[in-house]
Amino acid sequence: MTKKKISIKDIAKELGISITTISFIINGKAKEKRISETMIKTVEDYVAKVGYRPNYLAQSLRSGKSKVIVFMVEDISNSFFSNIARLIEERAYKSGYKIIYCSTENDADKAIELIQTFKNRNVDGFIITPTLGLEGEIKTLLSENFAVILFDRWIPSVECSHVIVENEKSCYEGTEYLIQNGCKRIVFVTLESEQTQMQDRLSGYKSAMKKHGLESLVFEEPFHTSSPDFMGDQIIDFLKSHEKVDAVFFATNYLAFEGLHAFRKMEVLIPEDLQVLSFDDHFFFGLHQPSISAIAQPIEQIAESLMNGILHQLNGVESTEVMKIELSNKLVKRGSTFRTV
Amino acid sequence: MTKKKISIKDIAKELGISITTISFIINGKAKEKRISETMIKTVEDYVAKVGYRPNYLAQSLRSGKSKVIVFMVEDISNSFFSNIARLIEERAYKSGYKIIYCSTENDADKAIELIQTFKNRNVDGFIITPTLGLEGEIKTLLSENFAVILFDRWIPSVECSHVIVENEKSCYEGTEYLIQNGCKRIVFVTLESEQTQMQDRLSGYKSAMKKHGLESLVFEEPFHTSSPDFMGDQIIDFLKSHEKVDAVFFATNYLAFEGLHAFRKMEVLIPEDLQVLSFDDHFFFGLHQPSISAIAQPIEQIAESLMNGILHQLNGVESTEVMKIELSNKLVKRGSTFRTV
DNA sequence: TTGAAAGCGGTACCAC
DNA sequence: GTGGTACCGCTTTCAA
Repeated sequence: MTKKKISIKDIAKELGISITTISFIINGKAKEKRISETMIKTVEDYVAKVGYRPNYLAQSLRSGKSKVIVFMVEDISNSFFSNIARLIEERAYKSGYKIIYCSTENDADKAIELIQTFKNRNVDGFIITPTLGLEGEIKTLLSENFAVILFDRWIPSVECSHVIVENEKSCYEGTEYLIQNGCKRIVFVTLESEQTQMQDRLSGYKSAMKKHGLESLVFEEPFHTSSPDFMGDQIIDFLKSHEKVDAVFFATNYLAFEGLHAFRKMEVLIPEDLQVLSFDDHFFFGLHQPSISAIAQPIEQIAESLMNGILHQLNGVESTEVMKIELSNKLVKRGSTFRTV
Repeated sequence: MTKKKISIKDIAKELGISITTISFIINGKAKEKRISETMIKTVEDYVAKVGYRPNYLAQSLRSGKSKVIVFMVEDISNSFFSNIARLIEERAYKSGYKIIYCSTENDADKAIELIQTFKNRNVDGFIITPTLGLEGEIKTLLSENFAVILFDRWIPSVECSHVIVENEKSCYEGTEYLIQNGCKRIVFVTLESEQTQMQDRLSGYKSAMKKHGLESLVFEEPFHTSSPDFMGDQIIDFLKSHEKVDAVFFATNYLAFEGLHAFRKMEVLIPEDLQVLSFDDHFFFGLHQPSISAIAQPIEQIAESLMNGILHQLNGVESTEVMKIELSNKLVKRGSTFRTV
């Protein structure tokens, strides 16, 4: 709009008043400070006319607040995270907060580095999917009174607010659903990961299998797969080397994509030869031929809980209570699973 | 780590030296300023010991630079954008820059608001997929010497660096490919949008059709579709109300997803009854049954060109030259298109 | 009701 | 080789 940056000083000089007065008016403290109506109007008009905007840096340097929340996830290009990101951004916006995204790539060093960086930028709060080894950093954050809320997974040893889903319960139910469909030999495909959400999913599967007196068949993909095909090949080997498998239950949707790719190569007939179920629904599952059954996480609710939680911490005065939220998932039944008995 | 924030002053006091010296050492100007080795070592050790990190806000308030680049796209949850985001983040990181993402949702007001906000945070550069109506804002940015680079689309009336792809050429070739496959009645499904990339794609299609003496059949989806099904139904109507259509060419992948969904409902046989081609490849196209042919944009090259361009502007002294880059796409032939003649 | 001035935590110019 | 100190632009006492 205008040419050069205009500061509060310029306005003061131009209007012949002090910067203090302007600051009060801009920050809505005019009434409180009993500034005259005339003065208020003069300043407001001028501010609007020149399109003045206070410099955020200076503001937050002085106030220690920045109205910025960091949204730190494992991988922002993962649709689960980017969808939540969008919802959060929207709500944050309404409350006058900005969101800064970043991806940790599950690398604790990178995560720590990012947290340090953002602390130095005076961000007010953090929404984090913690990587392993972030425990100390989170504790520090908490002790420094930053607003922090974890999601997707959490850290048992740290008393920190979090929003997660019923991983264990849903996987238990999902497994039981496959069993009810007549499957006996069910393979659970997961990542070799100690993250709580992965462990809980695995454990839900195992409990269900055990309860029904079935043998657990777990395929763990090493965390860093160089190529997507790699896992595809491995799972083919796994299936071939095991007695006929009735169903495969994937612990995340991207594992399912790799698996489906592999099944394509093997020319397996779904669901006739193999039933397929995946954790974490994805719109492609509805488009896939056949459509793939999945356990859908309540994206909107997660986003809402996160924002409520963090805003609560941000506004709340010394509300030390830790907020632990666990949301329910929904089993979406589609073509890849069906009752044979 | 430590308890309270430690500032350069604390270090000065503790070590009994001036903050100036410390500042020099921290900023690698020790040699230049001929600070003694002993002093350097003392300071560096102490800094490492207490884990001191300069406050970025203060730094950038003073220097006017922030080492931050804004990556402003239409929708960060769109995989095309989020994939580029990741690549860019990686490269930026190596050059000591941080990336801040945000989505405009194609809303010029929101975009302007965001740009204003970031200007006030002293960001150094902007990577933008411009919405319509952003012309003035971009011009201002340029005149204020911010580093700016547009991508995906551009603004003809503004002399601004940009990285785009050969939309017209690729769509011309894609259309011709369908024609060579024996298709005559080819529908081009696009958005009702004046954005350059959409216009160019449409125009490529039209030229090809015209050259081969075929009639252009264009279906334009109104920009804001309330539900994904909406367009699906509309395209079914469109196809039904037209003489037998041989092929559908989608201008973006999400349009293709909607379309494929509709074709599913119609029980159309692909490619026998209908050949399908889409602009902007997506990993799901390879998984779909049948796999979907697509025009793949060179993601890595785009990301690389963007970073090169912006870093060039950031480092370059008065390099007023505008950088216009147009990259080539690749036609990926899959099961949804095949030669019938 | 308004204004002066002291910071916030650095950087950079200029002395010593 | 080091140190003093005037800013950067704003918020926030405290005085007037």
